[in-house]
Amino acid sequence: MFFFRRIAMDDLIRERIRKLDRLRELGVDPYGQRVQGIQSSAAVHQQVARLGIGPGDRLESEIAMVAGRVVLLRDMGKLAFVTLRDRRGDIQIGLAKNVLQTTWDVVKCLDMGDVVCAKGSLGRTKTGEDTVWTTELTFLAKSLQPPPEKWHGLQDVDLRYRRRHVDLYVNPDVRQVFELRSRIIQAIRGCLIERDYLEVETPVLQPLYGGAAARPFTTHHNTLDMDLYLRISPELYLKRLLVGGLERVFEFAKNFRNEGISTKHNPEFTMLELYQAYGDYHDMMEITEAMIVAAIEATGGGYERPFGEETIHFRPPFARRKYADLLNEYAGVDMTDVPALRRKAGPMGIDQTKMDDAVVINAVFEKAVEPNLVQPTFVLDYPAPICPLTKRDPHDPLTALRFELFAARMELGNAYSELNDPQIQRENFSKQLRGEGDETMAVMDEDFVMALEYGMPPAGGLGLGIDRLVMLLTNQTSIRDVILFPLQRPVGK
RNA sequence: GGGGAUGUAGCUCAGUCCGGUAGAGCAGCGGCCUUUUAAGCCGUUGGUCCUGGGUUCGAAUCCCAGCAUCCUCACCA
Repeated sequence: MFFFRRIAMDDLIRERIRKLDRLRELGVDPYGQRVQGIQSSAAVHQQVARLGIGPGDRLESEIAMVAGRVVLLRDMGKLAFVTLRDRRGDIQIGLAKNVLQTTWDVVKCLDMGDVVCAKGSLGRTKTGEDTVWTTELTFLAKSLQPPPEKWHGLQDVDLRYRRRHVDLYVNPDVRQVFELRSRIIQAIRGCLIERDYLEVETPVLQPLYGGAAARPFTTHHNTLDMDLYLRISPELYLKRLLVGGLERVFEFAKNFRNEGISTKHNPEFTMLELYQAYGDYHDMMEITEAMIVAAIEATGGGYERPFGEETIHFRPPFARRKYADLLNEYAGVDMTDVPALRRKAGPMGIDQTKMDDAVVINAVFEKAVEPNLVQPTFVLDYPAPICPLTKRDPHDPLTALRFELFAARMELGNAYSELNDPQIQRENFSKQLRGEGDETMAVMDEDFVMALEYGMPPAGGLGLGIDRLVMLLTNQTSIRDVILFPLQRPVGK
């Protein structure tokens, strides 16, 4: 029954265990059972206001029950004020020795961080603080770990991520971000359901990876004795569903890319992908704006959002700019003038000698244009060779019917008029562009091409980076602050 | 992978430039306290100064290497 994980147990923990033992001596279960009839802190505040309870008043007839974590504790010997935190906010409970009598010994076992339930009459103190004057105190969970400093909270970024469970209850702003994240996702889902889209799930474990240019994670299935990849994109499976006639599908897809980590990149991230049969990338622009409007409305605060040093204006329609025009504007080069582009590339630190033309063009674009795209902008019509999954412009085979959405210098979304010609698709898969890194090459997926051979309707398809959208709408400049548990190295011994 | 910054008590941080007994606040413990708001007052416990080497009579402090985190660049259609 007793086992000690720590040889040298911390004094603070030992003290808490002493109180835990004391509670048991007093016949109190430190880890209580289900409780019914709990009111939220916010509901109690509303009730006090509605009843017009004034400073110094107490209504014995109004019984309230609240539960939460002890985040502040002010003990004055025979009277104590304790601040409980629940998911709606904070509420103060008052504990008086002459009321609780023998239970007072239990109060003396209270520590910061404990989870308790308090039942009692509603009141407001002289200083105007809404208070539950407690007649019954129930322990729900004794906290054995000492909480962070009560005023500064948990600041150490590393510790915040490693102990997100602590971060969340100590720093209310953090919880707020993740509540907003949930609302954003719900709003987008609602927007798509309303448009008769079907939410689906496709494999994370894939025998071949595709749908993006990225290095995959590899894994292995024992029983089948086969190597598998964690998906870098759900694209090729969602398109199979278009072949199958589902016509409008979407997936909030966790993708995995075995690449660099930065404030804008986490190895696993969430991307919304959606496909609409009989549509094209113009439909995707319209639906992108609609989803972002829904997300804006769901989070409140209007169309102008602070983000770091910038203010982003999200009122649609967003700017629509041709890729070639932007390249001309910011790099001063015509997209068709490859020698000029190559001359530009060198001074920009791009090693263009090993790159195919289209790769050079895009490298220059990324370097010269993207840092200027602060306000939401659809960049239209990409060089065809870097778009193996995109339909070509029927009037200009060098142009792909694709847009990327940028905001705050980040790529937020990516959409195509989807390529549905299996012969062109097979050809694109077999083209090896130089300069893109061997492991990120599009991999020939015969099974997918064969699916196209059954006939896929023309369609618009869109990928929208959910983490980055949440960053923009919650003013978090690091992706780790919108992902509950960002990947970190384990702490070394 | 390159560059910069940070790492000291459970937490938030001083101390490092200029080497000489390890500091504060909060938390904890003991005492006083029935209307507090980061409660207050008195007393007090608590340290692998990230790790390992080196220089030195002496290193949290200087040097070297490593580890972790953050920022930035590169990479990432």
